[in-house]
Amino acid sequence: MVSMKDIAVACGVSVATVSKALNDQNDIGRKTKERVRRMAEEMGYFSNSAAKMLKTNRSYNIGVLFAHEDYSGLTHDYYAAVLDSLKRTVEQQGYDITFINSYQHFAGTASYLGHCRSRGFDGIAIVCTDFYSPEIIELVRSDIPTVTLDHLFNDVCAVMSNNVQGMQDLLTYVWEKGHRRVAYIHGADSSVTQSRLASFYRTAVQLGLTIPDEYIRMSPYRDTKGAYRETMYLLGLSEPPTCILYPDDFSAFGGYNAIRESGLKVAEDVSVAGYDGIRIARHIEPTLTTLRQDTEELGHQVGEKLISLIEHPKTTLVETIVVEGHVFSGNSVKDIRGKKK
Amino acid sequence: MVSMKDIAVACGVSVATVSKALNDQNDIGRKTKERVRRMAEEMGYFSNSAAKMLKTNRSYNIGVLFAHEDYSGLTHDYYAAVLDSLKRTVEQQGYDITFINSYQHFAGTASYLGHCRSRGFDGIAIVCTDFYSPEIIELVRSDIPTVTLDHLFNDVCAVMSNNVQGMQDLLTYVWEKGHRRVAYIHGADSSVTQSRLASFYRTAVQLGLTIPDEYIRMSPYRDTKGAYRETMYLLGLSEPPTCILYPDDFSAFGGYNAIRESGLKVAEDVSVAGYDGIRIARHIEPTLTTLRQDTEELGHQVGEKLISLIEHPKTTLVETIVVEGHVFSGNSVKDIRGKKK
DNA sequence: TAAAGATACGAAAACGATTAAGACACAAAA
DNA sequence: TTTTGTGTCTTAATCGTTTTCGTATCTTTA
Repeated sequence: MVSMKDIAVACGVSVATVSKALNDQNDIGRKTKERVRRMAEEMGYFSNSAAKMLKTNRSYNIGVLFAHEDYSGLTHDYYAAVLDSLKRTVEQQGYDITFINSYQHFAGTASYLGHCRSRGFDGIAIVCTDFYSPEIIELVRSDIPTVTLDHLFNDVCAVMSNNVQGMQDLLTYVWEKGHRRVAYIHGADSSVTQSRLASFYRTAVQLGLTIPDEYIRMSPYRDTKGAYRETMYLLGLSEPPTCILYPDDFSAFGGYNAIRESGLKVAEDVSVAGYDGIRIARHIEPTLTTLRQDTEELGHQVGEKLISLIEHPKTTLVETIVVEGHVFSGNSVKDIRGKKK
Repeated sequence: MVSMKDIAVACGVSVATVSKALNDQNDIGRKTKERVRRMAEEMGYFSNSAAKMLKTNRSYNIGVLFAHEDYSGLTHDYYAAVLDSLKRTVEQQGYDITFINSYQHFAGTASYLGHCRSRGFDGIAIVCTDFYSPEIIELVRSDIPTVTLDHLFNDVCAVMSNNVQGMQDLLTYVWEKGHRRVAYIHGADSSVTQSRLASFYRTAVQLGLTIPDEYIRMSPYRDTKGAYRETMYLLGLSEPPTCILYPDDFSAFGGYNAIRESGLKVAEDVSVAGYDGIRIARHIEPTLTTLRQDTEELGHQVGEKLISLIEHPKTTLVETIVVEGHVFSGNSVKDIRGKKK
């Protein structure tokens, strides 16, 4: 590997001069700078990030926590899309992305924080994990700039998809289509679930909807079988709903199956709405009406905020950035106005 | 940050002793080792990977190229699943994963190779990219241990999903179900496409199937609209196929749409088979018959091979590891034996 | 013309680890 | 007793940068 020393020798200058020339410091002459740079190019020089990091305490590397097994990691459409956007955002500004884990064999103790300290991440993004584990708490309480996605900690920057507004928009949407008997299969308990559920109830009240208790069901996120079962339950009620909301798009397809198996037709007989707006949802008939979360913007905001936190720690305020989603109007919710019984 | 020096002072020994104690070298006394370790733990010491890397020329970091925009990066089910498996595999052995890009602002020239040199990756995995770009060629021609997925370079280790066997199994499967008029919508040109197409033809010959030219169509991967169009074309033929194979599961759903829109029923009237075995395919009715690629094994093999290449460069042979997939038998291919005209 | 200010470059000390080689004490063997 | 060996620890060089401070040369200005 060719180092600055080699370039220095080749150019007949000192290492200091090479360093300054390559970093475009202004106490180096124009001609010298050019000479050094040309030589560096010619000799195939690449800066040694480890050495640079050792000296400057800056790694230009961002740790991403993306780990919880239940969430099936990278294969989760929503999180993967956010990560993809985050990746593009930070890379364009010269940062790399490294996954955080706690296997690290050369950290003293194996822990997320240990891993981060060891690698010297400039900042960390907590995208998908169990936010209640002690390891995570330890991590966010550290002095490393941190941004979380869809979860709120005190004094930690967060980017949140607006679940309150989202659920309100979605419920209002189906209400406007004439639906008055709306069921909601919500996901397993989490802050996201809480927000949506609370918003569902509040919006229902505002719209003058009465929601029987048996219309509120639970099924884990992305569990088509569970959603299938709950849908069957709902369809078996003496007064079944005309529209069912699901925790996510995956689950909504479980609903499709249950409805069809009951000899009914999606939309025609029972309307369905999902949540997330994953790609496939737009490509399956009937196309799914769903609240599409803006993964592009979410990832971008996480990246921007994090870099701002890293580069301007004093002037960047600790805040929660809320990103709006919007209803994607598919064919799975039937307009039943006028046909009301 | 507490360093070895701090521990050395606190323990009244030299830095060298601390280093050796923590690295479990055998020229340090048992008692000293314990004392040093306890102190390290107590003081919250974490090794500085940059310093270690500078000295040892080992980063315990693996670069992953996962970049091509057309392939939509991380949101591609197949590649994301492979990456997830790769990630778990290498992390358990103490390696980290960092994405390779070419934005790097502190490399001399911005290039993939420059980025890798700069970061000092111990090895690189090329998972998803345009294998024909000069930048990639430059990368695989370097001396950095490399493993590619689903693409073959000379003298470079590769892990390949067995597309030849896969297509053979799939075609044989539908043949055994009685299908004799089988169309194949293949993906855009690539080595993977080539393999499958060649295998399709060869298998057809072996089975004594005659495939009319108009049964072979092209539609880009993961393009439901394109698949929809080609399906419409096929259904409009004077003698339409009884079964259609698609480039991937996503496309297959485009086929579902076309079939239904033509007033026909999937499976009942026209059989459909996908390729990949993405999660959602098992959860939509009729469940998709598809060649399920073993993403878990693929990622695992990439990781194992890469680490072997890194840790035993002499004894690891340059080879191509082939991973088998298997037909997932869904409900989208109807058994029409006996009903043959 | 001499003092003061710019400009361009270099010397050397860090950053935090690893590691070869040496030193010292003590036990075992000659 | 001397030699050899063994176990434990230290010294010091080194990895490739950055950065502070110093110095030499050249311009300006009074």
